[in-house]
Amino acid sequence: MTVQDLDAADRRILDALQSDGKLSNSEIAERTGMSTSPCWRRTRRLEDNGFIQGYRATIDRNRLGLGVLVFVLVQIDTHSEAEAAAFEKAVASFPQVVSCFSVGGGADFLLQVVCRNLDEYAEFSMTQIRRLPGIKAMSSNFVLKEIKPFEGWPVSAS
Amino acid sequence: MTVQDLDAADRRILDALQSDGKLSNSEIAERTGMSTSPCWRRTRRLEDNGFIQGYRATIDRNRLGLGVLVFVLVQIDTHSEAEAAAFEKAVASFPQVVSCFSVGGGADFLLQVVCRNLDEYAEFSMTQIRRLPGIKAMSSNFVLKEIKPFEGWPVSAS
DNA sequence: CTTGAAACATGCTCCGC
DNA sequence: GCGGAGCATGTTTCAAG
Repeated sequence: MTVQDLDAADRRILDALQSDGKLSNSEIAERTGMSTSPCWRRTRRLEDNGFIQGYRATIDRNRLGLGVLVFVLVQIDTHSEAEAAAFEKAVASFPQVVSCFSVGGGADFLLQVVCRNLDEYAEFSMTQIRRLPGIKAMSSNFVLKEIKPFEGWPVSAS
Repeated sequence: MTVQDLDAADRRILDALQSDGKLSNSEIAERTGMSTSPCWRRTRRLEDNGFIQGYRATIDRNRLGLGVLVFVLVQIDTHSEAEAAAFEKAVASFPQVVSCFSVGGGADFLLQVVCRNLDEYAEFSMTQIRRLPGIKAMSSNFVLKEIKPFEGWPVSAS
């Protein structure tokens, strides 16, 4: 089952659950204009086929005391496979690194890092990230304002 | 109620719901080693006090046909408040832009953009983003590999 | 804080259309 | 494929120890 098999009703279900994962089947059915049985079957099919990977609570970062959010661009020296793999493994093990992507273009890796405050970030980036082997350059982009926080993928757009 | 009011039990609840938002109260109670009543009260308190902002289904981007994920760093010319506000408003209205942050450091804004393919991204970035008023520089970092996808904030760490 | 129970809503299956 | 009826399970609230 691929994206071509999704019809408008499937997309409405995905959209609804992406905005509120606690919707009951009857609520989804009502919102998407179908009755409960087909709605339930479709939702289950979307789950079984991996379109819906799971459900998560969204937690307020600032309430948790994680006031500092930084996007760190990292360039590594050598592009040897072993070194890249070591970097990836090390980086993924830090709880402060909440996401990490290998990127092409200006940099090699993009890390999303959270800390309680600037002191903690300075300490972490200098003693943990910076000291990983093969790091050539590092630039920290501190988040000043969340213009549009992530709330899901565009399901029905364009 | 602030972060200081969270004890270990609260953190375990947040951690559990962050990894699986569909856990039933009895399952959370079992996982966190308490009985159902206090567990239910604590969960409700975390929701009421905004620690838990909501629940969302996690959807597989690639299954949706959104194969291209790009982090775009944007520098704007003038830092006039009006121009920045116009940029923010315009950018937030694009469905392809799934998140946007104002950052300090190397760039001014960091955008997370998804498209079906490279052609669509080229078209979008050139005709929509690039043409916004006041853009000085733009660098596209294409995601090659997801090393560590975002799965929530560190709740109990450090 | 815990147990237990009652009322209610929901998830899920089955069957007929 | 759709929709409805029915049962089993889970949630939510409350009272008592």
